Amino acid sequence: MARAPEFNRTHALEAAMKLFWARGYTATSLPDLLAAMGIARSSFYASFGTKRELFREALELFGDRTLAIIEKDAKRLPATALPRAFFNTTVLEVSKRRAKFGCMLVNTVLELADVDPPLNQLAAQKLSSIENTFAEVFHLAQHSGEMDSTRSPRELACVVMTLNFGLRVQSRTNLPRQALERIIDNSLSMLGLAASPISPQEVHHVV
Amino acid sequence: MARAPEFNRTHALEAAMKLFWARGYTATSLPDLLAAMGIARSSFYASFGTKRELFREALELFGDRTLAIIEKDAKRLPATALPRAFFNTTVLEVSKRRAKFGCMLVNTVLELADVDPPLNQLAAQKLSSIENTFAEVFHLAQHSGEMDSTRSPRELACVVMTLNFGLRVQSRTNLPRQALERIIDNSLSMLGLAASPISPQEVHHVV
DNA sequence: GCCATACTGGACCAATTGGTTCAGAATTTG
DNA sequence: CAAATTCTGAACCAATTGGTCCAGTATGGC
Repeated sequence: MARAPEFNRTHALEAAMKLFWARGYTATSLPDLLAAMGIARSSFYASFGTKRELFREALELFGDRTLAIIEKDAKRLPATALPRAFFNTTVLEVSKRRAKFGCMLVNTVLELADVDPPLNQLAAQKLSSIENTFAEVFHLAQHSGEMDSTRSPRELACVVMTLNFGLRVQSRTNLPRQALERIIDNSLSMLGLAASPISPQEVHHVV
Repeated sequence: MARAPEFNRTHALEAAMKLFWARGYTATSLPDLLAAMGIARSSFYASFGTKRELFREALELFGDRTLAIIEKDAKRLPATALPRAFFNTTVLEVSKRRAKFGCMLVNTVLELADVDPPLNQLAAQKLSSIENTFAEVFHLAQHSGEMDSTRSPRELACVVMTLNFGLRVQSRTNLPRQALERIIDNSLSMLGLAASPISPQEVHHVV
C-alpha cells in the first residue's frame, strides 16, 4: 500500500560523488547537486541530511571503491606488480573526463585540511588504509623471498603512496595521457618496481 | 599635500597570500581576508580589484618566490643535490604551521581544475617553470659528465616533480615532520639522487 | 591655519548560500 | 476505488556571499 520504495538512492549518491569529485566540496552548490542527482530539494533533505553528510557518504563510497580495487589486485598479482597495476587502473584506465578528476581522497585532503578537520581526517584515514594494504603485501612478499628486502615494507609503501599522490596531481594539470604513462614507467623503473606492463585483458575498469 | 601614500600594500598582499595558501580560494571569504590584511573594505576595493584578482596576485607572488628558491640553489649546488635541497627548503625548513599548508600552486591546481580554468592554468604554468629549471640543470650536468645520462633530463625532472607533488600532499595530512624526512630520504635514494644531507648552515628559510 | 589626499567605517545592494516546510501529485498495494 | 506512502515543486527563511558607495576622519604639504 505504498509507492515505490527508496528510489535510486545509490544512483543519486553516485551522481553526487562524481560532482564532488570533480569540483570539490565548497565549490559544489546544492542546486548543482540536485540537478545532477535528479531529485527534488525536499527528497534530498529526507534521504540525505545536510550537504556535509552527503559529502561524507560520497567520500566513504569513493574510498571503499578504491580500496576494493587494490585488494582485488593484491590477491591475483605478485607484489612487485601491484603498484603498476594500481596506477594503471586508477590513473590510466578511466575515461578521459574522469581521469582529470584525480583522486577524490587526495583532492579532499588538500581542500579541507584547514577548513574541515573531521572530513579531512576521514579522507586521510582511507588513504592510510590503502597504504596499509601495500605495506602488508610487501611484507608477505619479502618473507617469501619474492621481493627484495633491502627496504622495509612500510617505507616502500610510503614511497609508492607519495608517487601515487604526485600522479594524481599531475592528472589534474592538462597533461596528456601519454605523458602520464611515461612518468609511471620512469618512476617505477627507478624504484626497481618495473614489472612489465599488464596485458590488456587483465585491466579492468574503475568506479 | 596629501596623506601617507600607498600604505603597506605588499604587506597586505602577503597576509592575503597566507590565508589563500591555507584555506584555498572558495573557502576564504572577503571578511576573512580584510581582517587578515588589516584594511577596510573600501581600501581593499581601491587597491586590489576583485577577490579573484587578489588571488591571482597572491598566486603570482607565491609562484615567483618558489621559483626564486630553486633558481638560487641551482647556481650554488651540484645538480644531483638540487632535488634534496628543494625539498628541504620547501617541505621541511618552514615553520611547522606553514608546513601543513603544502604548496599553494599544488593546492590551487587541485581546487580549481574544474572550477576556474584560467587560474588553474596560471598555477600549472608556474609549476612547469619549476620543472623546466630542473630539466635545464639536469641537462647541463649530463653534458659535463657530472650526472648519469641513462635517463633524459626531462624525464628526470618529471619524476622529481611528481615526487614533489606527492610530498606536498603528504604535508597536508597530519604526518609528523620526521616521517616526511624519511620519505624524502627513501625516495631520493631509490631514484639514485641521494646526495648527502645538506649541512645546516647551507639551509635557508623560505617565504 | 587650509586644502588635498588616503583611508576608515558602515550602510547598502542583489545574488546566492544551505536549510526548512508543506500542500498536493503520483503510485503502489490492499 | 481507497488508503498509505513517496516524491515533487515551490515558497520561504536567515545568513552569507562578493561588490559598491559615500560621508567623515586622519594626515600630510603648502
